[in-house]
Amino acid sequence: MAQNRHNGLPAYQKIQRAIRQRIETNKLKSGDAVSSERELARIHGVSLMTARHALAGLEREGIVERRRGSGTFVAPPRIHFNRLMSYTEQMGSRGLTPNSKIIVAKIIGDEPEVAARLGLPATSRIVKIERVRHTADEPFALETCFLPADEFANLIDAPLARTSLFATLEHDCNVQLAYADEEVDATVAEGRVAQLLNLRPGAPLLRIRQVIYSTKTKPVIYVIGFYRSERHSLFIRRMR
Amino acid sequence: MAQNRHNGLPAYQKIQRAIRQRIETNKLKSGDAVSSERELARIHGVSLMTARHALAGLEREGIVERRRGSGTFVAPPRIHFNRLMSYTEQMGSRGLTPNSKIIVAKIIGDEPEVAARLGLPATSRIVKIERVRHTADEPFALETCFLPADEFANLIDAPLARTSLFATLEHDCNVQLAYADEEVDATVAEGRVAQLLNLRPGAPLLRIRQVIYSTKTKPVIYVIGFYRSERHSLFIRRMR
DNA sequence: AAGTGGTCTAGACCACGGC
DNA sequence: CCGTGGTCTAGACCACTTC
Repeated sequence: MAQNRHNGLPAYQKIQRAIRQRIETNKLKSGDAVSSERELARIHGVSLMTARHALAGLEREGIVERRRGSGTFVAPPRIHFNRLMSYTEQMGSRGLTPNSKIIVAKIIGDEPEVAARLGLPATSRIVKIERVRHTADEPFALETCFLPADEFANLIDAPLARTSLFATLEHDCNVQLAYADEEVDATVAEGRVAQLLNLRPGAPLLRIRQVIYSTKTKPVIYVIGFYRSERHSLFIRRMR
Repeated sequence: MAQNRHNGLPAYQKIQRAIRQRIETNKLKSGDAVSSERELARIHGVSLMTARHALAGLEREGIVERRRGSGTFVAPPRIHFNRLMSYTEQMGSRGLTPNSKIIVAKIIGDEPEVAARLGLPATSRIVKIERVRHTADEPFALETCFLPADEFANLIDAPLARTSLFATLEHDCNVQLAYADEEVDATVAEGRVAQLLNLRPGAPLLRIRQVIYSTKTKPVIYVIGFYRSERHSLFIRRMR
């Protein structure tokens, strides 16, 4: 019997979706027992191996925990470490309202080093968006994003003071962001950067340069950020 | 038929071990095709599902890649991002010889903030080891480690100028390190730190404070490190 | 067309946990 | 003891890739 003659989704995925849904709608809470393999097999009219496959997949995702001899249980909510998040998302997850001021939004064509980071020819046209990030009227970061103008020229008119660049890319430009490689070092505030961040020259700044890749392993954004050290620190979890 | 009556290891793990071995001994290189499910089933005298299970496990570990309709192939060598590594290990992985000078190695008892980070009572006795890290005679980092003296008092006599603290802990003290939470920010060199790192006051420094946990989710080491910014930057990969 | 991985069945025995 | 997950069988059909 074909698994997807009925509606186009494998049986094990239908089972997973059903369980995920029960968790998302709080019918199942962290620590609760999920139906056993045998129950699921009976309920969904599949064989034991198929029910197993469904649970194994959910376990790999960290959604459930399986304990031999005991059962399958909803895993405690995951703590997200080292997740690629936009400023908007980070602030949102702390219950703060993000705030940005656009300093520059234009197309440039003479930044060979930036072009190289994006994997483009040296004189490529590039969208440059420079924003000062605020919380409660105090500036705390200066972020400059660069994107290939060929694909994203329309971004210079996007309402980025209010909406997230990530959200705009993922929803309006049909780009799925996958991961970012960051290079972090320390520097001191000088000149224009000091002025925009309202800092005295010589104040320590965290500098983060990141290349953000799409799911197609293609560089999409290059960001240089300067973060006021007394207002911002970076958290990382490293695994052995 | 019992899977482990023969020798105590499930069949799928034996298959995995066999494949891993062929990769480690370079009989199979990156990109090479691994025996197909059907071949493995025949060779090892198991059913198709069991061979499948073996390959699925190796795929989850990132050791092989499976391509429908095409076959199973040895995955490209993994790049380790965000791995908890000691200075010695980091230098070694770049083909450099590590070099340290011990500045302080003693037991202290009046560092309530450090004690708190280690999850200890405020006046606990704590091992303090301060080291300057060199490469080619140029100092580039000052690292201060703190460990509970109850368990690790013997470390003050360990030959840490030459051997790795991680290695000593894992081999001699029977402690398995699991992960670390790091807090990164920027600061400037001052006073004693500037002097030890041979920097002018006001030079930017990367400061990394990390709590390293054992596999028992117990804090084992608290480290404060100052890194010369022009000699060191931090790489992180963030996933979406 | 031949071969590969992906899904699935309808059973089986084992090892473990809790009662 | 009974229910749980862990391993396993000997097949099957499908979707896909390669030739």
